[in-house]
Amino acid sequence: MHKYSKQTRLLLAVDCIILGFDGETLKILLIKRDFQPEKGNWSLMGGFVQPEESIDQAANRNLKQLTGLQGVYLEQLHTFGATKRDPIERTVSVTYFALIDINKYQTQLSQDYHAEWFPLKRTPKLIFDQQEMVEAARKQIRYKAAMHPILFELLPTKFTIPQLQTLYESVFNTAIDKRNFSKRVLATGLLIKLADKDKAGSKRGAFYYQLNMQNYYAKFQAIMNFIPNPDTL
Amino acid sequence: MHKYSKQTRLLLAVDCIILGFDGETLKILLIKRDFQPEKGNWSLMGGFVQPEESIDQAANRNLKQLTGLQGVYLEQLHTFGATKRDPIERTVSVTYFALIDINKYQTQLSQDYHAEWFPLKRTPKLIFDQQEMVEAARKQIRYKAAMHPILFELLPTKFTIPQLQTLYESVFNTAIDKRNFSKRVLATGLLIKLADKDKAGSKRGAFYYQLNMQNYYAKFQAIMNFIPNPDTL
DNA sequence: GCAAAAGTGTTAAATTTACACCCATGA
DNA sequence: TCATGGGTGTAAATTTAACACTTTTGC
Repeated sequence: MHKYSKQTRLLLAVDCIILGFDGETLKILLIKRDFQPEKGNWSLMGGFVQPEESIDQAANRNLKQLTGLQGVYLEQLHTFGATKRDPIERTVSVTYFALIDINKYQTQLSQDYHAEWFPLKRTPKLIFDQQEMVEAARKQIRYKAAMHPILFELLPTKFTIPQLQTLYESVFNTAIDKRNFSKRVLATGLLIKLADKDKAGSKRGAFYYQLNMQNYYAKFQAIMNFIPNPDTL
Repeated sequence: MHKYSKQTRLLLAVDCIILGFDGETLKILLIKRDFQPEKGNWSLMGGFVQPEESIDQAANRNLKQLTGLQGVYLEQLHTFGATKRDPIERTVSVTYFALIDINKYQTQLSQDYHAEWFPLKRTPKLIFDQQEMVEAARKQIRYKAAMHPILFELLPTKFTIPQLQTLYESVFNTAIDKRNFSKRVLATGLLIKLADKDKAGSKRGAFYYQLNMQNYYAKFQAIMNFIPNPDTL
């Protein structure tokens, strides 16, 4: 017995929803599609799964191709399998969402793809059912970040508490009291205070912190309340 | 342009992790696989995705084939895509997990598959990477049930609070104070008290409740604390 | 010296936990 | 009558929410 001979085989693709944070706004990295159909339109980075790679590998490969980054936060999101989602030929797409430090993103690598960052809230029209994919990612990042410390993946190694707060406020589209926020965050034991300050944001400067990686990995799966009233998920 | 001509096509399957509750234990429905490879071994219900059906439809079809049930809680879980997970031929599998009222499950339908319920905690050895799939489902049901009222899907239309509590205790493998539990559950506004009692569990009998469907759908996405200390997820 | 952002502490309110007794009934 | 599971309330502890002033420093 060598094959499941009577079964139909399908195209399988991965699509990556790549999110970054520029200090103000949560952004998504899109490319200009360079082949038909929908050539020239904005699209997620993605491509077909190759015969000798797993789907996780395919997602990582695509992410690296576009951003030059490896080892970043990448999580399988959902698989889209409507029969007509690709008008050319039936293609099932496994979506992944990636959180990257936007500063590490290397422009030159992406020149080939004409990639651009867009505010997640003002994403241009996307091809096929990709709008739906982005919507799923938006929900998932909120859902997960309300309970797990994933948003640190969007920041550089050194970051300040005001930066972190802006990030949370941007993801949840809400204002958070800074006194309560810093208490809450510091109480997790996830942060290590550094000696130097970031003077970019203010004259006085804000202390840098970095993640306590030990605690970070240990507590990653634990449920933490980072958001006051996480009802609007 | 008619096809993505240079790409390789793959087999795509769905596998269903079907969970039920018999009043004591959380159980999983497995079948005896009736074709090679691994013929005669325990397996999840599943099958190949057909060309004219979506993957959601494929999952629903499989679920109906085995249980006779339609319209039950069915949620896409994860897609497994390692290259060698099926030794015969590369097959990517999209897993779904289903929660059903075990009483509605129709035995005669499943005779063809030699289906059997097993305690989720004592699942027999499964084929391929299905052990991993079941593990993912176990995690997901806890994760989701800690915050969303999905466990009602496992109960009949009429159920008692002690039954509900046993279910939660069984899923989370923990003892819950019955006073606090009933307060918590009743506070959600999800339950309607009925006039009659279930006399099966005790001499005194316990009042039946049913879901307030209006509130159930409205609050389904909201985050609720059903479990005292949801740390062990 | 002043504008602009950083940093910090207390009090009230709400939520969560712990805990024990009476009730109804079939055997 | 008694054994079994059903049903309920209160007080303490914890957690969360609300809120305002001082510090630093570049201009």
